[in-house]
Amino acid sequence: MEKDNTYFGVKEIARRANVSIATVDRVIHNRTGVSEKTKKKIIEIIKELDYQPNILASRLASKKIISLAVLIPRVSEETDFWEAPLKGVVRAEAEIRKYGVLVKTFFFDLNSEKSFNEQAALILDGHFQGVLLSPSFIEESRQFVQACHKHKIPFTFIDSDIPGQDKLCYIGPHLFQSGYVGARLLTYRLKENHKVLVVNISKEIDNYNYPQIEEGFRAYFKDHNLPGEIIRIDIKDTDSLSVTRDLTQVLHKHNDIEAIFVTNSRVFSVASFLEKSNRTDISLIGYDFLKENIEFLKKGLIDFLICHKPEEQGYRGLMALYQTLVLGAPVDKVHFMPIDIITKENQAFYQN
Amino acid sequence: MEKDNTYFGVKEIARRANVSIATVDRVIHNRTGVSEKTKKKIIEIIKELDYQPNILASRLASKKIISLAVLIPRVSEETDFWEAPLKGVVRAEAEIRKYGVLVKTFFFDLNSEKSFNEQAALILDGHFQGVLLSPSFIEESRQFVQACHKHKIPFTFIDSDIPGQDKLCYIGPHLFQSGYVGARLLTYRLKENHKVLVVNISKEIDNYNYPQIEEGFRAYFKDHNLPGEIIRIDIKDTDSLSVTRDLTQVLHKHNDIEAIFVTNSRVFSVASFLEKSNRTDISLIGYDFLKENIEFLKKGLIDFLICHKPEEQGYRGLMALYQTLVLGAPVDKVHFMPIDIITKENQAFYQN
DNA sequence: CTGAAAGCGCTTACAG
DNA sequence: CTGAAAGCGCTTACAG
Repeated sequence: MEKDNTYFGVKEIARRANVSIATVDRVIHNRTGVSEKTKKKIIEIIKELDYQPNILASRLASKKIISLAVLIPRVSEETDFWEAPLKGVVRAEAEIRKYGVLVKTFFFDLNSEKSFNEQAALILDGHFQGVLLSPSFIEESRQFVQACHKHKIPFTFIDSDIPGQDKLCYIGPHLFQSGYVGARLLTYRLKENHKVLVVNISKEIDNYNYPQIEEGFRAYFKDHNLPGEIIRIDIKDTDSLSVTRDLTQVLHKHNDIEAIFVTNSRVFSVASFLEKSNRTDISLIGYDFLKENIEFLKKGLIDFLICHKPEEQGYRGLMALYQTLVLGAPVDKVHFMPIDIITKENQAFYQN
Repeated sequence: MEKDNTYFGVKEIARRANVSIATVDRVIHNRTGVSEKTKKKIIEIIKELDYQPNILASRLASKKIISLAVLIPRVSEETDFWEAPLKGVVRAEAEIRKYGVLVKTFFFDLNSEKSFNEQAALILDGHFQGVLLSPSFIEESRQFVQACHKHKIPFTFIDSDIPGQDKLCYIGPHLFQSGYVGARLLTYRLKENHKVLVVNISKEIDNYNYPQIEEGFRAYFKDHNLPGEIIRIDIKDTDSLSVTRDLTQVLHKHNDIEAIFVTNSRVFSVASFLEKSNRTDISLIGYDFLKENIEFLKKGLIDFLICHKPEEQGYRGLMALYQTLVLGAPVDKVHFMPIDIITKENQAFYQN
């Protein structure tokens, strides 16, 4: 069983056009230095033969490296959520490095739009061929990817999506459905009055994630005609004192709240508050497989964690760029991550 | 920006071992004809250098073709569902042929376990390096893939899954959820008594798909505490006369049935029956984007079609084998297809 | 048991 | 504007 020889490559094109393969190569890559006449002839033959370049050979022969940029939040003291995607990025890089792909990671501060813009500008200056980013700041991200689009640099989103941009793909959760699942889980322990609290702890005001999660969350209650009330608060300062203050206030006002749903990974600060104020009667659900969260999960202060495989998001995001840029293979526009449910009982076996 | 030279290949291994690269190659591929001594030395160096073969180069240099087998049902007069996966297979083949991948498709008869076994035996004899199959017959498929497993031939399932086999991946619908969606859609037109009929038209008795879909279907009614009753019938003969006979009977016995859910693509034969017997008051839901089904969808006899991108299943199934065999890239164990909802209004834009 | 050499389909200086 | 030649990291006869 041998490869058949019905395949036509540059050699055959060169033969038919009566030129050298170097000239064929020039035409294929739209480089200058070919007379109009020969160029036209070669293009014709390429069409006639329906020539498909062998990307494997091209990559092997090329000395050019393909450089990719990654733009994600820096791991902060507040949350080490972004450790996981970074790990995935590093793993992907190790795999594709030998095919001439170089990855440079840029970090921005989740509390600073400015830092995002600065890093984005660096990427634009760096002449990268592909970008992986977390579009944490909507307006800033939009501007950045529009610049990418203008320079024909493919980009992929992870963790959250901004609809309507011409992205290569989005790899992350179906946020609405995730909120929906959250609501489902919350109802397990709901008793008579069905009064629940939705908490968003975040400095970022314009974040797509939160509204979509809350929407899904509310939709579940609505879909299932659950009685009761959904209170919600925004906690703009993420430090433990602010959280304590705001939660104390709302729980005082609504002393019949049965459950709390935290829309992001900062659920541990709520758990800490409940622990200190001895409110273990309140059930608690939140996001992400963080060390702090797992601790409270084990203690029984957090009932469920929902997780969207952040490491895999980083890994797949980069591999998607590799696939399209190096292998020329098609890539799904959207790749929704599973909505994993983690409990005290199964957390030990979870794969991020 | 050039590729760095920190990468060690066969050349460096050969240099360090004081042998030729041919000998290194022999060791890498576990071929005979190398003295134990040099073999040991080379293996040591490979480990030390953490040598990772360049699969691109390997594929390019190799004259061996990788041959893949596809085992799917033949397109029959009864249903042309399998046209779509086949189309996907053909498309994938065209893409990967130039990398030395050859695809051979084997067809079996959906009414004959024997034909499945015969084709499976041919594949086993054919020394293929990978297999894509629709495990339509559970026991037969199980035996076949166990033989594949024994010969270390990776295999992937499409359309339906058999849990617990050591498959490379499953690409197809989440059947339970699909039935769940079906039930949801069915309730749109449910009136007072909520009596519904579930119809399974199939000669295959042992099919994983049907029970899982029905389970999801029932789960929706249960989850939502819907009143009413779910009648179900199995129609073992797929010809139009048998369908007419069995449906007439059940609709006579239960004259207050409001809706019918058909668990596979044979919904057109139910639609045809309803049309002939003037029962347009009954709402109807079924599966798959077939020509016949679309006709009845347009006419309003079918309310919804659910579809799981069959062409993409064929395409992705083959590409998964390519990825693992040629590129050595990791593959998802499970890739659930979207549960697409097709109506009269949007069917024109549907992408299989 | 081992090695020299040709070649896979491209790309890339370099020379003219 | 064009071509000859070397090379990417492997594999494969072939010769010894």
